[in-house]
Amino acid sequence: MKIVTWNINGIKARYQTVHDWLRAEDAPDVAVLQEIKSTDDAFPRDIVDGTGYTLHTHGQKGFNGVALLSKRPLEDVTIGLPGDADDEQARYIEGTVIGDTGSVRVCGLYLPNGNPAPGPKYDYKLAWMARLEARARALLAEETPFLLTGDFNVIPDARDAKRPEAWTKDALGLPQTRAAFRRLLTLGLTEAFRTRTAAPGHYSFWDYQAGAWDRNDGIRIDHFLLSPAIADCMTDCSIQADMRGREKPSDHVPVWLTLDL
DNA sequence: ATGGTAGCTGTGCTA
Repeated sequence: MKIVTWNINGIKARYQTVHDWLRAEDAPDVAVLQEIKSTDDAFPRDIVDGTGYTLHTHGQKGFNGVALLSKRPLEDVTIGLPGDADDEQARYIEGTVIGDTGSVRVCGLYLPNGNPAPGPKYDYKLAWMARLEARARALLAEETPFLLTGDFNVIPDARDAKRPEAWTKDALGLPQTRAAFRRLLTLGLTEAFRTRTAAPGHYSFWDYQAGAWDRNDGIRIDHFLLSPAIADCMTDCSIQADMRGREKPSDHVPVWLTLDL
């Protein structure tokens, strides 16, 4: 089973790119998208016509928004991260995907950017991460096989940035941000890409500005965190970096996870 | 210190 996460930076701007990508020979079984920047009503649902994907969106006007697409049976889709009834930002969706030998709860997330830090936006980011940790604890407690994936807006360590020193005071790289991310790992979750690739220099985001792609001035902020049972059936995790060099790209590229499931 | 780019239904905000 192939699962992919991708921050598309706007479904309207990326319609044709995503349309064609879903019809590629190696299209994923499950696609977890962030920053659809669309309401549910305005989302062009014909993007999956004839593909076999079922599509669920959790959108809002102008910003944020996540989507979950699956060619496998998809059950019990829920939206919103528990823990704050007043949170109106569309950043979280869950669904259970049925595989050949078992199922996996796929938790798709668009974690707040948090800049400028310090400030209310950074407070919101840290509070959101605490809610995510609580959700992970609950899933572990009920022994549900699951994975957290999406745009975490977290640079885990120095290997994950071309210029690590440029991010030490940024909300994506502050010590408090990294500590909150590490708390997820110490629960017993596996960071899929880092487990398979120890070397630095692998990125999932390059800013549109200042020729970041041409200089490979990137950061790795799109991740898969796997519960123990799912980590046991991982066979691959890779970054589709070439997508950043194509016509009219998103500033993020897809990250792939392959499971024997 | 600044500004560089993209995507939103915008005249600034978010990233």
